[in-house]
Amino acid sequence: MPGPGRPREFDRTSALDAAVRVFWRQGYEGTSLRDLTAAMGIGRPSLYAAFGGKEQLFRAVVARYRETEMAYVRAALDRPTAHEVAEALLHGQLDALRRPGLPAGCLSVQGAAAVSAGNAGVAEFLAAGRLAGEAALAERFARAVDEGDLPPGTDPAALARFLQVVLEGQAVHAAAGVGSADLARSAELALRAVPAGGRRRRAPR
Amino acid sequence: MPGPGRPREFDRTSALDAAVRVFWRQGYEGTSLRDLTAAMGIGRPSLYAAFGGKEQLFRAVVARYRETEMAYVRAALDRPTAHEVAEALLHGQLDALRRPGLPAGCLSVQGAAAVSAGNAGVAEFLAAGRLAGEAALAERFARAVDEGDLPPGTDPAALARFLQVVLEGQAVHAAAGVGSADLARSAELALRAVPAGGRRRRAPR
DNA sequence: TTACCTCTGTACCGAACAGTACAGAAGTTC
DNA sequence: GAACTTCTGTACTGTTCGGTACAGAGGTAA
Repeated sequence: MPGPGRPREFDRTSALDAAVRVFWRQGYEGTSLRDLTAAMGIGRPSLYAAFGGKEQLFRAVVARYRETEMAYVRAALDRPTAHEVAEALLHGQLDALRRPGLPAGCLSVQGAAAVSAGNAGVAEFLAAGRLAGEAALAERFARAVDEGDLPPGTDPAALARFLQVVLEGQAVHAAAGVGSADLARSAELALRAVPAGGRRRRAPR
Repeated sequence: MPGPGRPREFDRTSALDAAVRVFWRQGYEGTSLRDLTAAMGIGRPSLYAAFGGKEQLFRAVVARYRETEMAYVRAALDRPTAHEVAEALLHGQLDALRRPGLPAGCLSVQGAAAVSAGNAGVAEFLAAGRLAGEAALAERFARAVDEGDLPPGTDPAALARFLQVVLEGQAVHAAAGVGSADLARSAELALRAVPAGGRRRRAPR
């Protein structure tokens, strides 16, 4: 139901999805407003009216990316055991990387890896998001220790950090052009660091 | 021994080292010629005369970075066992990340993670370098299998990829501000994936 | 129809970008 | 000394950057 005034001629979400792909492929600083308006099919003033500017658009893009491309993360945390959580994360990422027609790698990792001084805030924003994901994972693993699902003595924070490091490394590797099949074999090695099934394995020391 | 003509007023290697730090912190596209000339203490024409331009300077910077900041890699490959190779790589990286006054993370990982279309070649150049490192590591692990140092049936390529993924992930994590002490605990978990000491462990499946 | 409101396209802003022409300075060789 | 060669600083090139002023188009509400 449009209010008064001329109605917007584009769909905000479709335009946002187009911006996701551009920022994903080219990073924050590698993307110009010309790239964005061309991909989104809108004029520059429309972009400013709808999203506020380049940086605000980027933040909206990251939020959208997390909702769509990283939906597997939320689902993974709900798995019943720590090992299944880790498995769902690693496999979910591999599935996400396998999708055709999308840029390689991960927007959150490569979107603002290193930036000029003026855009340091953007890099910090992405880094904080990744560390928040790690913290959520650590909390989940701490619960697993409480539940006896992970062996007592397990350091949940260290395990979460290890897993997050692997996920980030896989993203870097995927961006370099390595395919999901090859990444799956290294993911399998990583998965062994997470004790499986009740108390049948020894605790990591 | 200077030849004819006015002698250069700056030291090429010192200027290169200054450029390393700038590119390391801000990435390829995040670094402007103004940033470079200011840090290097030279004028723009001097930069062009000595290095050829921004991209050529960046390639020289990466070569210099590999020689200095990544010297531990070459040394690690000479260790007698696969486990020691992996340990030397992980610890060498941690030591490198611990050095004060230098930018966080790794130039090779974050220097051109995502770039505009016009600079795609720079990103490919860095990615190829990382994959070459992984290939060298795979070769080293294949030798370890031959020597009986790694259990028969071990996939050296997969193990090398895993380790490289972890190293890249640690670099991303370090760039986010995570300290070496915290990274060391995840490195320890990664190290367990590399069988140690003769045939005392089972082969990874 | 009239009044009002919001979006769209053009055209522009100052600033920064990578790269270079050119004149003069500072050395060497003869 | 003169001739030659190379480097340095200033000033400039055209282009692109993110962001915006403004006029007109396209709607709603009375």
